[in-house]
Amino acid sequence: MKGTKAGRRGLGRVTAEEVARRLGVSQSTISRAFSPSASISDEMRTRVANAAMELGYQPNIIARSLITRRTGIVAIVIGNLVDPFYTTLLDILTDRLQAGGKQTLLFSSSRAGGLDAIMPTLLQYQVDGIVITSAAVTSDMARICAKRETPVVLLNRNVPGLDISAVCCDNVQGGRQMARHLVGLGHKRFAFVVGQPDASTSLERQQGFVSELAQAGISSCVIEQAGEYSYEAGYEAALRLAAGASRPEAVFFASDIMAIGGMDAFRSRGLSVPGDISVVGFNDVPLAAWPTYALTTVRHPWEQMAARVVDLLGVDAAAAPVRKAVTELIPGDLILRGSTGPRRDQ
Amino acid sequence: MKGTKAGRRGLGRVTAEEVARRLGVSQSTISRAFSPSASISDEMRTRVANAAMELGYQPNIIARSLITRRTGIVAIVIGNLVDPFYTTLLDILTDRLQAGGKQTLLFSSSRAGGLDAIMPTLLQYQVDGIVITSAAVTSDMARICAKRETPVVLLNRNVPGLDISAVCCDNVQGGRQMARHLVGLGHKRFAFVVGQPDASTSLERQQGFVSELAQAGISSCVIEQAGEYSYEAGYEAALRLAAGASRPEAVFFASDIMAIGGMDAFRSRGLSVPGDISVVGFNDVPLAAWPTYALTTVRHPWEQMAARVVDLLGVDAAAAPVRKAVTELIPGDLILRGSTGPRRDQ
DNA sequence: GCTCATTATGCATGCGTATGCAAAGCCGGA
DNA sequence: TCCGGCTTTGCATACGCATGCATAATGAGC
Repeated sequence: MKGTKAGRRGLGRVTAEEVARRLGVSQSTISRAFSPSASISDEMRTRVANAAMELGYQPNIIARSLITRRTGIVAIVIGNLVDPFYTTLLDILTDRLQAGGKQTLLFSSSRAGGLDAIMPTLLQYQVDGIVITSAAVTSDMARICAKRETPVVLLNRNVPGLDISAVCCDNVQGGRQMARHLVGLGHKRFAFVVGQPDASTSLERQQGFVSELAQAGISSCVIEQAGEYSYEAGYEAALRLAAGASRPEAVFFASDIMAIGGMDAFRSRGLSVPGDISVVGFNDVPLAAWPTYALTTVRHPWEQMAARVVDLLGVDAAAAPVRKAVTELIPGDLILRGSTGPRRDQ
Repeated sequence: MKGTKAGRRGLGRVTAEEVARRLGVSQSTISRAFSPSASISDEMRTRVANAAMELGYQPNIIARSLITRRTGIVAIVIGNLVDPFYTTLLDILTDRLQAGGKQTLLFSSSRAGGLDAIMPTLLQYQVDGIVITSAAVTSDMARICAKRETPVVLLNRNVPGLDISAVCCDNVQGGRQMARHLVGLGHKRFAFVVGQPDASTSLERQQGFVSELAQAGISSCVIEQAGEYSYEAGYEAALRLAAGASRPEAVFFASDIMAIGGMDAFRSRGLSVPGDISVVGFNDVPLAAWPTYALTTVRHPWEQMAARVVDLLGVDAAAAPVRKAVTELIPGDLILRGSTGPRRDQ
């Protein structure tokens, strides 16, 4: 009689069935005791709660989700866990989801072959929603997700062609703000350092920056390719700029981490920031506020963006998930610190 | 006839049943086609694969795990996502798990009431294993997990009283190495900056450091409390040390991020590092290698530690999960950079 | 051509829970 | 006292898949 129906077979998992037997009631009652909206008397609810406590019973969410079709899991696909921009985003987003009773299934897309390799496994887990902070989304993916009615939200990415919601900082406006600030300081020679050349974020910031410069009568701006959003790439790009024939007076790096690498590079060449050269970035990661860097930057409205993402996912069970794709553009704030200064007369 | 058995009811999920009907075979066959070890002909396997592709079928892991009792999910409880130490750990661990076909369910313990609040939800998800990088583990938790046979591994924490496996850098040895290095440089006046006062990591590093100093004939070492592992806390602690009556010549911060805050603080007071004061940390986070800091530190054997954690979890389905609690102590490497230098004659 | 071993497939059931429906109990109003 | 409504509970079933067992099909050996 090894493990007939009763005998606590496989592992030490306690089931609703066992609690029910202990109390002489049906399994349904146990289930209802754990469902806030179910019809059950208060007395029974507490009796079940006590018995569950004694036996160490906890509802099995996996089994539950088979019926309810909701796992309570949201997948977050993140570019990399080295850039503080992404980790800050992850931190805030996870916190918000956790507060809403959702859990975070984490996928790193930098390793392991990008989104194409990840997407299938991710869907196998029947996640309630997907947040993508990076990597290339194809129309195929969009279609598959739409068919399954799994909400997808792009965070900090904007792919206009696709029918996918996106939450994004207003990069163009941020670029403009930067241009106005630097022009106001009297600078004449500018450079923009591109992150990933195909990233919409980098392109938009550049576009805003360059067009606002033009509006101020400055028609030329050196465009330097860094290749990726990293400290090292920013460092190298800055070295090239410093060694160039006509060194710029103000450099706008497409992201904070690159800007910080750039500052270190300029300083390593004996240049003073902001004395000899003004440096600005984008994101306002925690690092940017450190006194060594005191980086002037555009602050990502982190909390607001995370809140919108959660909204668009339809995380609050009641609300119907948003059907139509929506693109939210949230303006960032210009944060003035010590890395920018007035043009030095030469 | 709204959604009788056949009619693609609820959502666009394709089930094995539908694939089976399409091919005129049984649902079992579909199931077997997706199980590498099952008995099924090669021809059928490819036929099923093709049909699945056409219909967009993917096995539902949630349903599968109800039977197999394995979700393929590992929970990672992490202290905070701001300290680069934790994010680096998370990065490497997630990568390793992903490579082994496991997914990462992320929990941040700094918010939302610590481990006690997290543990129940975490177990409800029937995770295959738990990695805890922080927070206080109680014996209650250990007992519950043991009963469910859910493997738990502490990473970078050591709680000797409990029957839980742990993977940890050899902090005592690391502290000793640091002491030898700094004594070798001729320094006489030392300080140690404590992170979280109750963290075993901080205590052990301190112990190794102080005892080795003693062995070298140096019986006194200023112990400064920072309160937490953060840039700001390190910064403040350094300011206090700089303002003290007898300023130390060499300061060992319990973690890199604190050491970096400390360097910035010393420099803000006009002190040169390492000219006036040598600074060392622990962990070797990416930041530590930046030229601005060039921090001498003890390198955490990240990859090796992650590998051991995965081993101890018994992630490779075949191997029986390790029963007896094991504590792995992995030695770290002393990384010499520019933040330490010989004692300046005074 | 027959038997036996081997492989491939179908059938039935169960994993742990949620939920529609029916039945039972309870209370107040007449 | 009786009846209609409301609340609370049990029963049965379904969620999507894996798997033991039985059965059909195939091939080898004589």
